[in-house]
Amino acid sequence: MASPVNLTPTSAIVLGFLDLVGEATPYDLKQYTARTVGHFWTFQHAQLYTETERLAKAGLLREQREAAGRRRKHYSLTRAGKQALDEWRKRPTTELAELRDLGVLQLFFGADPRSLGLVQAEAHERKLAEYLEIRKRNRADDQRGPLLALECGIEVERALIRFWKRMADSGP
Amino acid sequence: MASPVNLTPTSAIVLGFLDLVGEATPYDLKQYTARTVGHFWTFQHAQLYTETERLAKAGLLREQREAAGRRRKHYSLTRAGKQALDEWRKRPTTELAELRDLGVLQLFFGADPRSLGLVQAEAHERKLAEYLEIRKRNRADDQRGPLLALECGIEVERALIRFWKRMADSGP
DNA sequence: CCTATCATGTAATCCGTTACATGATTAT
DNA sequence: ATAATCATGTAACGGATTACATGATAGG
Repeated sequence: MASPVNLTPTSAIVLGFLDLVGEATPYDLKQYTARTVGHFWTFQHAQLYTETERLAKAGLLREQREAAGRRRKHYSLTRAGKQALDEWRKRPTTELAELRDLGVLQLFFGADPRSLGLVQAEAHERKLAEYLEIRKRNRADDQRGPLLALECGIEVERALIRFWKRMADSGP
Repeated sequence: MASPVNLTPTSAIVLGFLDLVGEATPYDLKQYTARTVGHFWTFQHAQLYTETERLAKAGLLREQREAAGRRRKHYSLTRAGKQALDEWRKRPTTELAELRDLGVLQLFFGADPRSLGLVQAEAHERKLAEYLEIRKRNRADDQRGPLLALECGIEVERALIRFWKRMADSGP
């Protein structure tokens, strides 16, 4: 009944949110992620449909489809799902993030640092502003994890702004 | 004859290197990338085989297979390939890098900041050391782009080290 | 009421990874 | 010579993106 599955980061995101909110439709998940992890880990909404289905098939999610009306699919963690999540959470990754920055790639292959620096610095400033805004709205009863992730984002954005500004100001 | 393709970042990497070195086998490309862009943008060697084939089919690369012996495939840019690369290079991305950091994701979903911080800080320190080493070996006639990309990597690693150290030292 | 936008889902395609496989070289 | 490792390549699979499509809701 439960076919084996390997947990991709996307899987963890789905499991993680279902753990937080108890039950959700793929569309709900899309909303949650867009406002949170979506800042540093995006995907198309379609993926949330396929991913939930995949995890359900693997026995990690329970699926209940509305009998009438929109016939939405509601998902929640099974015991196996909760366990898989806990294990994933417990094993700290040594894996490093890859920068995978298109801008840096362009720079690497000879794009003009100044024009690139200009647009990148500006884009990152906007992102930083967004983060700071989110942090300001934060309330005492918020989860700790998301806040910490936000701090990371802020730190990295600041580094990138410094870098791209240097590029923008560099001599010809 | 030249079927259309869309240029993924991987494509740009292949085109970019072929532009630098003139001609290469997929295996050569693997070597080049591993020591350079590979630091912030990795892929399996198999992908360089499929990607070169794909680009050749699209008319962006010329493919010459050795007639005898190992029958290696040698690739070089066609005029169309060179042009595609130039255009890619000329249009500065406004697209932002996504962090896509597994560690941050774990943090987000409630992993223990201290244990995670420990291993992550250490891993990033190693990476930074590697970068600094590379920078030290740099010679006057090196390309500019790769150096600048390296600077970016250094800046970001430093930010991440600061962040993860804070996590490691945080109270329970 | 009609249109635009939001909500919800499926299907097809494509890129990237994993797995497999074999031909050369080097080291012992 | 033989084993081990490097070099080179293909095939299969799976996950992610793109495209498509339709049902609801809200704004005019």
